[in-house]
Amino acid sequence: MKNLTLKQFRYFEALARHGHFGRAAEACAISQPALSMQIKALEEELGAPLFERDRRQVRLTNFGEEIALRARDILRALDDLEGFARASRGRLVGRLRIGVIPTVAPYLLPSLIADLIRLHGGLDLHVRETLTPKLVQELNDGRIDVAIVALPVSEPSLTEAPLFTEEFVLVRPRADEGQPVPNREALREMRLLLLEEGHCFREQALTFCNRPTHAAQPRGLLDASSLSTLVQMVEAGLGVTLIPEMAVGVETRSASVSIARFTNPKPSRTIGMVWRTTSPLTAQLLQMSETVRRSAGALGQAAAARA
Amino acid sequence: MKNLTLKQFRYFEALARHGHFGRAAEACAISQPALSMQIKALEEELGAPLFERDRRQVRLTNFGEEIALRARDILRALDDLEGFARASRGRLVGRLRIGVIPTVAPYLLPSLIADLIRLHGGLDLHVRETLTPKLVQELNDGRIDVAIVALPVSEPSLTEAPLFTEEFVLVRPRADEGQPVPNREALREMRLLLLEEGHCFREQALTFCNRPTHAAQPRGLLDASSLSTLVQMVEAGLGVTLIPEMAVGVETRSASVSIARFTNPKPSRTIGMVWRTTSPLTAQLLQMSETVRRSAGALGQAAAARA
DNA sequence: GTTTTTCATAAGGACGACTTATCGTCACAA
DNA sequence: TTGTGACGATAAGTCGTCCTTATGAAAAAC
Repeated sequence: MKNLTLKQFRYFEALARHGHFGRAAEACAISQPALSMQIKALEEELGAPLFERDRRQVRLTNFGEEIALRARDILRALDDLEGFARASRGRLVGRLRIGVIPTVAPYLLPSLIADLIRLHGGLDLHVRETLTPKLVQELNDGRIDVAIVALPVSEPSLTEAPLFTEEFVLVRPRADEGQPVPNREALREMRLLLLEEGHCFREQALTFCNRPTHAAQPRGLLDASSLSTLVQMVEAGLGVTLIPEMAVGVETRSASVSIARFTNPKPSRTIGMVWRTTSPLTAQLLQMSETVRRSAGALGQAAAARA
Repeated sequence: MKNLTLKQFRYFEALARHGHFGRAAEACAISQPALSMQIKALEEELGAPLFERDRRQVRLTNFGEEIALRARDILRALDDLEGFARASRGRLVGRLRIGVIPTVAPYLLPSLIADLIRLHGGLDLHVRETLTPKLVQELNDGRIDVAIVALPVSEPSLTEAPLFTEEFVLVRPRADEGQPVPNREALREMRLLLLEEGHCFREQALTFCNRPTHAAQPRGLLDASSLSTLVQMVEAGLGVTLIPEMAVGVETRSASVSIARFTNPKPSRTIGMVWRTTSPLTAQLLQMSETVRRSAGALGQAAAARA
């Protein structure tokens, strides 16, 4: 009973509809004997005649009628499946689980999500915000499909696609407005407020200052858990901090702080998408990276215009 | 896209469940390469990867998950279909369209229907009552599955199975009770009330009397459309009539008429089932004829006991 | 009686699916 | 670093399945 085939169902359906072996065979684009044999095989598999053959006509038996109903259901489900497959060719479909680091998420996600929904209607988007190492782990475990992090990640199993590079800007109290912009050495002497450990942005900031990234920080109690908190701490006069360009608009809009850009050398980070090299979404993710690159470019230009 | 096979769905489902080519292949009782090839073929047909292959695991893609849902639906429908086929092996199932002549229907149908329902629960029984020629036509057209008529029908395309033979009895006014039973010749001189033309029972009665069956009947206006009417006409003193043994119980219960049985020669008819020789229900109909034969036998004995 | 129609059967050939054997790659361990 | 094992992909060959054309059988139509 395990040798029923969809082909048999298709032939059967055709014969049921036409009531004539020759015409049904023609409709199936096969020869009449081929159809006869498949029908016979189907009847043997099912253990009962599906048709009553007569010189004058070929009629479904009761049994055949019931089987026809069920067979048509199956063929319809098959058509649906094929249609679904056709419709999802090369498109992002269903669930997309995306991970984003905290220093990117609040600034990139709104436009990113809007773009994705616009381009891939019906996409079931799951967003997860956490630190890079966790995202890498989750990528490797297949718990998320793609992550947006600072490059490089340098995981052999992952493919990286750079999206954009952005500078870090100095955030200092409004009172410092107009003061000369410190260079790296001067910055090292200032009270630099940082994110908690684990944030890649923390390490990048420290690296820019040429400070040991893993050395104990005496004022660890002041480490913030978000850029927003950092800016508020600056506003409160606790020190200065760095934030990425992308965050300037959101985080300094309503804060009385002063923004200054470094010159020579300029601190910066490259944000990129990463995914498992083996991911079948590779093509779509590459396309998606293009989209993000464009919309991030627009974002950057807007930020630059603001500055 | 027209080469999707149920086999591929079964393999696919197994791989989705096991997440491991080797074990899935084992579950399908095939070799691992065979499974690999079918999965590959399926992915090519659908135009998108179903699995993400990794050294560590084999995971469904989003696309694969959706396809898995639909494939499982199809496999489930297939199982149902197979189960239905298995369950209906050799049994009467679904609709059974049965035609019965009017001089049999009222007396046989109650017990026949009860028997059929008892033996083939869920049978969708359609009963049609009309004259023999129409029943034969409907049989040949496939509009009914079986008919119960007086034999012989002598249609080459139909198979006949006798059920029982029953005598005709004379029905005359109560006043005639105890009078000698007329023989055929005497009967010919009496006012014999008959059914309308077309009823085989009419022809059989006339044949018994040796009257021309197709000759114009001067008192055609008196022809009745049912045995019940005939008996009432006898009761009204319009003449005498013949009715089949089977009808005696029902038709004379509440009528003040007298019943007499002929002797030597006894008029009689043979009731039988007929169906298309090509009908796939042949086996079941034969079995059914056995059942009817038995229950009609009981009926006949009861009638004989009453007489 | 002959022809036509229609479905079943027969014989042969092409294609597809399965098998075993082997490869390539990564992970893990010495 | 270098085996070693696990795992999936690939290769080659065989066998079975399904299709084709040709033919048969039986009834209907002419």
